[in-house]
Amino acid sequence: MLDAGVRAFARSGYQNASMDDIAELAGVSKPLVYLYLNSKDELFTACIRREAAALVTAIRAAVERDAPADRQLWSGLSGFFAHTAEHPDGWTLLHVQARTQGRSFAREVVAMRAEIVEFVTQLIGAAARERARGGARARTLAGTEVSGLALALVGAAESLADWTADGRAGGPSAKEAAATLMNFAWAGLGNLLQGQGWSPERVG
Amino acid sequence: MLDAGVRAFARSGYQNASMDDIAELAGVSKPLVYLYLNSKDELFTACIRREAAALVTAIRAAVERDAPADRQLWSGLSGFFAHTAEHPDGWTLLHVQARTQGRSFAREVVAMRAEIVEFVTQLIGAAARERARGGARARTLAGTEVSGLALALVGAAESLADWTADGRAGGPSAKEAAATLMNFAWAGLGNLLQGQGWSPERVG
Amino acid sequence: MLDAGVRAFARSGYQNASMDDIAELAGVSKPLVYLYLNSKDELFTACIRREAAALVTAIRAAVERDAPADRQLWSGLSGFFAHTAEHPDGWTLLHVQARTQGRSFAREVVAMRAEIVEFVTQLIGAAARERARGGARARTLAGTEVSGLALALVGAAESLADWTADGRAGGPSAKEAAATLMNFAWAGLGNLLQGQGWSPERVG
Amino acid sequence: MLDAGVRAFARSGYQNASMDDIAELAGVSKPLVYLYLNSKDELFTACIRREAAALVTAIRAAVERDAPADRQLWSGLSGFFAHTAEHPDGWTLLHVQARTQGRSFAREVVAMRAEIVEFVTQLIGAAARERARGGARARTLAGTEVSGLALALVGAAESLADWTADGRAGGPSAKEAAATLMNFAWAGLGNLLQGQGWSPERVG
DNA sequence: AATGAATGAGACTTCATTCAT
DNA sequence: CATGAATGAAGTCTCATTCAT
Repeated sequence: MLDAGVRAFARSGYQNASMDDIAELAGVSKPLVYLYLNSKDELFTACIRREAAALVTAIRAAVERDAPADRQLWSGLSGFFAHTAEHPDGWTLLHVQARTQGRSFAREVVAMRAEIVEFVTQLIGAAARERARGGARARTLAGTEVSGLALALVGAAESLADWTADGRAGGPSAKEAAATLMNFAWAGLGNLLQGQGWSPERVG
Repeated sequence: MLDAGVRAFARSGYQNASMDDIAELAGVSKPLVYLYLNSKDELFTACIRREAAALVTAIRAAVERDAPADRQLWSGLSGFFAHTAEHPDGWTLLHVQARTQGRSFAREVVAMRAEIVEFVTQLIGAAARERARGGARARTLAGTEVSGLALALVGAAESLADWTADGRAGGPSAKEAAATLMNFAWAGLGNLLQGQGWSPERVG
Repeated sequence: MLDAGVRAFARSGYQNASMDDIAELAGVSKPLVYLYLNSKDELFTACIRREAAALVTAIRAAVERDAPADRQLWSGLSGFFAHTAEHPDGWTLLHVQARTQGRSFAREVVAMRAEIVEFVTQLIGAAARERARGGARARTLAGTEVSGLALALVGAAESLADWTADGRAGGPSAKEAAATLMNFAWAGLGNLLQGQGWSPERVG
Repeated sequence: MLDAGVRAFARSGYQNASMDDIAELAGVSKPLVYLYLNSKDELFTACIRREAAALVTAIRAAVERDAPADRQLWSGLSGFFAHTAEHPDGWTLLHVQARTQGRSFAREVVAMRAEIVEFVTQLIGAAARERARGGARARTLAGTEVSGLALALVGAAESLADWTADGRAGGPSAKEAAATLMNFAWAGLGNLLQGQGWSPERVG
């Protein structure tokens, strides 16, 4: 029954999806929806929570826990893209719909996103340590810098996820998207750790 | 009068912002709003168009046209972050609110975004040519690959923009954000063009 | 099971008392309620009837049948006040709730009330006869006059019953209330029968 | 527009009168009702307040201020019966419908009733003083006793008002009803003040 | 030109009521 | 027999939208 909610909310938005529509889509009557989930608010919240949990679970399951940091990141990204591609409505619900409807809903998603950002942040830290252990000199990154990088990475992933989940055929596979993103991000991180970051003065 | 619309829509969302609110916020009467902008739909569209145009204009003005590709990208990003930080409501309208309402609204934003992605894509192409001209061997990137990179970059920028525009004091300045993103992205692009991209097999 | 109905209806009113509440209060399941009493209407009616019958029975039992008219009236009133004080929910049901819900319910109560008014009317008649038999000259009262007196007496009793049944400690006992009412009413009746009634012209 | 509310509420009760009905009865559309009176609750409250104020005003205007106490009471009662007879719906609203809905409604009516009871109480006190001034020995009545008498008198009046306001032709005129009630009540009060009240022991 | 006043359509929510077990 | 599960119908309230002034 939440399936119907997710689908309806993802496609029409919170307001435009009427409880009638959802009930009909679920093949039950409206009062039944109210019996199980007490209001539109709670229904929406339940949908968000379920999809957020499913996404986080999928990512967790995909991460190769004891691998090097980059491999962990890559596997996590692959899991992320695979999940969003398989559940485009869930992804739309989280990424697009939940953010527009007042703080109380957005909070749920923000919490989930923070969890992911935190995970990425720790991977970046782990990468720095690995590099140091390998004998390379590694600059210590400031907290803001790391947060920024993690946020940028997550944002890039979300952007690509919109693409892969778009349903239109042209998009890349989950592994391709993950590889593109690693290409995009990992080298820059390495350079940064070596103190060779890009700067406006040293252009070219 | 559009100002009121932008503000109300950005803060409350399309549905929750009532025409009464907007008229009051604008200091005029409701029928006047209807006289100039014929419906809530058109008002919203007009708001989106204005903000989209303003953002694109700001970016265009910021780009240092005849500089090397990376410098162009950096200046454009700086302009982008500066604008979104100065117009957080406009940014919220475009990035958060406009995407949820049925396609007719989303189209406007999608078009603007496509324009920006296209610009970034061409910069990446220009970078490849510069590198080739400089004598370095440069692998030719596939179209999908370039699109993916551009999309990732734009997504990352959007994610950082949410951060800088958040209003909370802690965020970085526009130039810092732009630099972070260049650090993040440009080295990876360079490696990629040299054929040294990251791949799952060659980890570490 | 009617107990639950009486309680719920008296406290929440007909509409606000839901069948769920009543079933739960009675400790049975809702369909069982429908098995015995076919609808909310019939349940309400049954409650009213039971309480009305109980009240009338209590009054009947209290009346000292062969005593003089005033003593009969007094004992009846005492029984009335005692019963309403002991069954405040029943009294509320009859006096407050049943009258607000459409004619069909009110009729039940009206019928009961008419019965009581009729009883009082006859007592007044009996008092007149007693007085005549005692040798006093007794004016014959018109029908309307008697009806009015009986109605006034019953109304006064109801008003006092609300007071004694109020649950708040300060109220008088049943016997006190009955005595107050007799004081209030009986002397006036006596004067009236002697043709010495109050009239606007003969003030003071 | 309140007229429609009063009528609908008086005839159908608070719950059974739908806002649609009221709007139609008032000859306007439903949203207009909500524009002026914000909710069904407030509409009901407004109706009650208006009718209560009208009733109190009518009684105040009818009382002959400087007359002896009995004359004052009689004129007030006449005004009361005249008003309720002329505004039967208002009377029903106050007396029947307003008492059932959760305390917030009832409070309004209780307050009005308390005001009237207080007025009657003072008249009884005034009568005692007049009698004393006239040289007659007058027993002092206890507070509870006076309250009970006043309450009984008001209850009797209400009961008669239901009769005169009933619409059915047979009822008495306002002045007749007032006279009946004075007959009923005043002599009893006089006896009581002389210490000759009725008591169960001194029957006959 | 500008507005106060008004409405049609539709959304969420609640119950009395009934089957299938 | 007794019930858990389900629904049809109805009610309150809101808001984009339009006349008459």
